[in-house]
Formats: sequence, C-alpha cells, structure tokens
Amino acid sequence: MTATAGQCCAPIAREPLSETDAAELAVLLKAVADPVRLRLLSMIGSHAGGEACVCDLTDAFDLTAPTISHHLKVLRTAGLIDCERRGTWVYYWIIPAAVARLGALFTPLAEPATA
Amino acid sequence: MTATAGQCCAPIAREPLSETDAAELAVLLKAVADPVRLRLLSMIGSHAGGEACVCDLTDAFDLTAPTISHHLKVLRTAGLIDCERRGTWVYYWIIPAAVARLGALFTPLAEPATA
DNA sequence: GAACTAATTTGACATACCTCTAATCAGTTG
DNA sequence: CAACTGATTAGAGGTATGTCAAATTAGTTC
Repeated sequence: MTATAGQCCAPIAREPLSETDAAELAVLLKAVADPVRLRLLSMIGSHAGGEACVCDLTDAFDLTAPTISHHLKVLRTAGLIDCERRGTWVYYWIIPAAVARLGALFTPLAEPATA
Repeated sequence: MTATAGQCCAPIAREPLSETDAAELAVLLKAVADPVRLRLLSMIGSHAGGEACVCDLTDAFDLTAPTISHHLKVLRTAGLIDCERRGTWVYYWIIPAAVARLGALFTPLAEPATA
C-alpha cells in the first residue's frame, strides 16, 4: 500500500488512487457488493453484544446453510469479520478497522467537486 | 427505500439493513467493486475542475477504449457519474450525493461494537 | 460410542462479468 | 461531402460468482 499513513488509503477524491491501492480496495468492496453479504454484515454489526450466531443469521434468509456459510467465509477472507466457535455454535463479529477503510474512501467525495 | 430521511439509508451498524435497501446498495457497490472503475472514479473526482475527458482516462490504462467506455457506462448507470459531450470530446464528473451514500453506509461501523 | 444438531467443505451448474475485435455513431476539417 | 479522430455499441469468449445437494467435521448428550 502506498497509503497515506494512519487511517486508511488515500481518499478517493483528493488524488488518483494508485493501481495497487485500487486493486486492494476492490477486493474489499467485492466482498461487500452483494445483497446477502451486506445484510449479514449489518446484522452482525447491529447485533446486541457485537456478536451474532450463525444459526440466527441463517434463519433470516431464504437460503441454505452452506450458502450463508459461503458468504460468511467471503467476508472473513476479506478481513471484514472474524469468528470463534463456542461449544456447538459459531459466533461472528465485525472488525471495525476494516470497515472504517471503506467509509474513509468515499466520505471525502461527499463534498462537491471544487466547482 | 425504507431509508432514514435525509442523508442516506440506515447506516449499516445501527440496525439491520432492510432487504430492499441491501439490494439497492449492492448495485451501487458492485459498480465500484472493480479496480479499473475505482481508479476511474478517483481520477474523475480528483481531476482539476471536477471533470475529466475520456481521452485522458483511456490513456491511463492498458485497456482498449471500448473497455474503458464500458466501465464508465457501468458507473453512469449506477448513478455515480454523469457526462456531457462538448464538441469532439466527452467529459465526465462525479455525482457527490451518490458517493456520499456509500460513505455514510460504512462510517458508523468505524466505531467498535458496544464492547 | 452411537445418535443427533450445528456448521463447513466439496463439487456441480447456471448466470454474470471483464475484456477484446469489429462495426457504428458524432463532430471536425480539408 | 469525404476523410479523419473521438467515443460508444454489438457480439463473442473465457473466467469468476452465487446457489444448491451431498458429504464431512465439530460438539453435545444419552
């Protein structure tokens, strides 16, 4: 990463994204660019205690357990969430720093261009 | 949209995203979840005057003109950019409100979960 | 340890996506 | 208007993605 030190990579609007930064961020965005995974992420993030059990997540969709498991793996591989097994159940939680990178990417663009 | 009035849809971390919100946002995110389109967006957004000519954009990549044109169309269809023909050249600019939606989605998640 | 529940892995299939070449549309200029 | 440059559209090919059924792994309980 040729990122600006600290928070995240260079915000999208200040200077052109480097080729490597763009490739890296695209991986992160691809992980999130799916309706099911977006909902999973928000369900985990808004769940009481900051954790959610797979069983709860699976029940909320009209999809099979393997499909949900697949989507969770995509999010985990991207570094957006992590999980731990506790007895019979597996719990997932969000990694705030990873999500913050995405927020920091777009926020500077909210300001209209130097008209 | 069952969005919270004003800025954007419900931020991802406060309450679970509705099915329709998730579907709609996924479309927006899919448009951005590609290294070439991310760079295009940042090149347009950081360009002096807030506009960029297609010819400049095309030259920055090792891709053919039709491919760049395709990516620009994806971004435009998603509502993230708009364009105008002026004589021989076509100029693109960013639609700040659309990009702001993405920023607002993730920013609330930056704060670590209610530990 | 046998039977059961929770979750993941594997393999397959249909669809979507990225890229290219070839052809077309839009404007300018001799 | 013919020739040229800039940009998009159309069509094709190879790869990646989302989903499921079947099989496997992990833990609990009788």
